[in-house]
Amino acid sequence: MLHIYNTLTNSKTVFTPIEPGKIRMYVCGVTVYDYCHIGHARVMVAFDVITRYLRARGWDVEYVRNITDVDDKIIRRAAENSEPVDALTERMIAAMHEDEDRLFVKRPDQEPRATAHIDDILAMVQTLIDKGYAYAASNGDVYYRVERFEPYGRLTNKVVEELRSGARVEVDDAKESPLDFVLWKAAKPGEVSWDSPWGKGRPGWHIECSAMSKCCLGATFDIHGGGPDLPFPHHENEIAQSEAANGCTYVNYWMHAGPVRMGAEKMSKSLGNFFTIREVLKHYDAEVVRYFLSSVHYRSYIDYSEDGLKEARSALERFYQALQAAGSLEGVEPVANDAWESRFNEAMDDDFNTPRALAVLFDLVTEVNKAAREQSEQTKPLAAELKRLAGMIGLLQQDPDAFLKGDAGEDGLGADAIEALIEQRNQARKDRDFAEADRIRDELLAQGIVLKDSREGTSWYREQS
RNA sequence: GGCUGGAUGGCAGAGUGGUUAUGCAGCGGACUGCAACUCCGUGUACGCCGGUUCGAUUCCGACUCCAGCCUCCA
Repeated sequence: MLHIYNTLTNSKTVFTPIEPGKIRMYVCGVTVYDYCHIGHARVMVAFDVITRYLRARGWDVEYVRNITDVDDKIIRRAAENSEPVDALTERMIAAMHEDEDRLFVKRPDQEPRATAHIDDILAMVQTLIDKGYAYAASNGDVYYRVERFEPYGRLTNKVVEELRSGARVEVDDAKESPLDFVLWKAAKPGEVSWDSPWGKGRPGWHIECSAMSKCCLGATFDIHGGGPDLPFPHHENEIAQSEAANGCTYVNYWMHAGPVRMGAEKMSKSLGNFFTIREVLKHYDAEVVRYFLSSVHYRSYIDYSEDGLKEARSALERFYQALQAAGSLEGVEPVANDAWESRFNEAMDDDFNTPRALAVLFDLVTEVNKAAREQSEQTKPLAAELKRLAGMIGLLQQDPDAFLKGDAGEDGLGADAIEALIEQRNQARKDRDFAEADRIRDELLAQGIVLKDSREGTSWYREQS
């Protein structure tokens, strides 16, 4: 039975869908003013793992992840670059898709953009005004009246009185209360804007998610996910908007990924201590990054480190070496109803415990290797099962040779040159000139190429540089 | 200060009221011309102090330390 940790209750509970067999899930996506960093990658990978697994278990998942394509940072960045806002956002969206594709992250079913849902947003703001939960201020902004929404703070256990006393002094005194947040922001001259009953402006950040999730999934849906910095205020505000406007429960299960840390601090844009996905992918195979992010439970923090990535590489080498040794799995029927499958599912059903699931795969790979050593005919079925289970969380789907041999890089040795040297070495071995054979092997090793002699011949793989 | 979560062997990281994952690294052995891969074997781990218990790393309480959020941030 599937259990999910719900931020709303701070506890792991049995998952019960609204509609049997169906899961409607909305995840907060990226504000597209810059390249995605490893923190973004974590959320993308985590929810990709989750949707892949749920679908593999037979759930019909409708996965929506939004794109915030208008906000202060975007407007500022576009101005700095002297380019139109939409040119910047289109560029960054394309880059994001490229990053995702490389990380084996499948696209969500829907990727709604804020600028394409202005009408939905305006309608919801109007409803909130009509119901007394929002007001148009003298400066042209529209604000949400936080203290009007009685359950405010329920998601993150905030007490409104304490928030008020701790609130920073607002420069902007157009608000009735410093806690109020903006639903519709009046445009300054020259800024991108849309017409509204309250004048030209653009949506506030929180309202887009309320409007778009309702549009894509309905007023109440099963799972809402996001990064570690979103529960407050973003998700708290979404609840306030949606429940006030729709008069019903917004979301049943709230899921939040943990932070990626650099040293002892969170990796974040504002601290400037981040690596973009594309920077990291220059040095590490994309699946290595994906594995690294999956090797820790999605709710825990994960420390970004070179050592961590290297270890991920070593772990994947073990898997792929076993698959490589097993040979082609085309048309091979995986072993069925095995203990590994049930242990794997049990781990994943327990709030998507990927480290535990990976441990099962390691037990299985040992079995594959044992079978291969004994030349058992179970080798291929076991290897096929390994690949099948790993595939449920989006791992081990590459060709083993492609993964192990990797790219030559800028000045690395090409495959042809390597094969030629191996040929020379094998001739030397045949002549029992082991000094020459070892010299060639050392020469290749200096280039990061490791050789493996076996009954079938010599294979090779490229070490992570 | 408030709200969440955490502290596990050299490192990473699960989990459990008693038999103590998994990976990486290390060590011993097998295999190999030698290696690599692989297999077998190997480790005085559970922050600190109390309590409950026949028994606690696991449950309860205090303490110390760490992180996230409380402001835009995944």
